[in-house]
Amino acid sequence: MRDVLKGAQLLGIQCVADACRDILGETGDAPTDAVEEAEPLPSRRKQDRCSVSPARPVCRRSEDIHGYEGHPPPAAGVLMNGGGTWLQEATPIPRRPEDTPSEEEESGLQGRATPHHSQSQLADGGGGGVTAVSGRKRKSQTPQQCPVCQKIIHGAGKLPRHMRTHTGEKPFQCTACGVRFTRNDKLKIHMRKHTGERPYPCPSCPARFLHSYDLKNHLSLHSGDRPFECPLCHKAFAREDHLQRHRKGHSCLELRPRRPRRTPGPAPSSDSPPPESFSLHQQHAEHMAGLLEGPGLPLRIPYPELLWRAVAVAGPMGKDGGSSPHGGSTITRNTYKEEEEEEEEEEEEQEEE
DNA sequence: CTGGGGACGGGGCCC
DNA sequence: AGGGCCCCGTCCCCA
Ligand SMILES: [Zn+2]
Ligand SMILES: [Zn+2]
Ligand SMILES: [Zn+2]
Ligand SMILES: [Zn+2]
Repeated sequence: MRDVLKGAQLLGIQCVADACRDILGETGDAPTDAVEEAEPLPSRRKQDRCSVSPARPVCRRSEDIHGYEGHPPPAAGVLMNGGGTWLQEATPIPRRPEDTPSEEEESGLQGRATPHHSQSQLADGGGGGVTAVSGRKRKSQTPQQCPVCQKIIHGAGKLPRHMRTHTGEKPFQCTACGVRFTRNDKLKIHMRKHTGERPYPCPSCPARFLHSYDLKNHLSLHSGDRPFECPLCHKAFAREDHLQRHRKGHSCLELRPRRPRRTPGPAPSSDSPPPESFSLHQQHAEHMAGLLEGPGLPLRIPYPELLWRAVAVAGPMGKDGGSSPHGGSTITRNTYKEEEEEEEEEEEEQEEE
């Protein structure tokens, strides 16, 4: 165990070292002479992620961890296993042939869209949907289990990349500004800010973008699309994570305890609480009343060009260089879905976690 | 609040 | 097999 501790310190894997000290009954912060490179990254992310610090590596959701039910990770067992070469010890997860892969069924295969001619692929649902005729989606072969956090990592060469999330190592440095990255593809994206390269042109206007996601975002400007709709209150969002925030938080009208809301004057003659379905329909009607007044709301942005964020003009390292993985629209329009024909059944009981 | 920008990390495909 | 390259979901933070 001391050897493991020493190794963990050398590698700068704090959580393993902590676990070892835990087992050894030491509290000590023995001077870790190793890697000051892995200094506390000023990550703004919450620390409950699978990250360096905690003695017991914790992932944000239990399903992230394979067979990890709140016990401390079997650090000793795993690490001792290979007698020092545990990094290679990442055993391929034996796939039982009979099981339909239950745990982490990936939801969509992703088409490959090369920059410079990515219009068609990005035009709609992105990676989703298109089940190529070429056969079933190949399960990613050789899933491996991280010896530190027990997480299953799919993909042949992906474990080293994942391990860097524990060590904090950032091997890739920008030659122009010195910023370091944990992944080379992130460095490559970053370099576009220096070179001014904008590999993603809009097919219907001259705008060009740094990221495919910026283009996607821009395309939704053209279409005015808000694909993500709350099933309860029918508010529509341009970004999926905003919908999730809406659903988790208390901002969904339907989840609110039915605020008094200037109750309609003539109080019901007696104590007759409105039926359960009342609030939804009532509030929905309020939405519509409030938002539908006015002519036919054409939903098409007349001049999306005015909303470009892309600025073909902007030179290298222009202002924010912003780009983000969000489909989305910046236009303000009716955020409530038009009443489509179907009008989803309101009995769609959504189980909150 | 809400929308938007950015960071992070996983997965798929290909070489 | 390893890794480049890309797409994507999800989170945090800020205006
Ligand atoms: Zn891990
Ligand atoms: Zn740079
Ligand atoms: Zn355009
Ligand atoms: Zn809602």
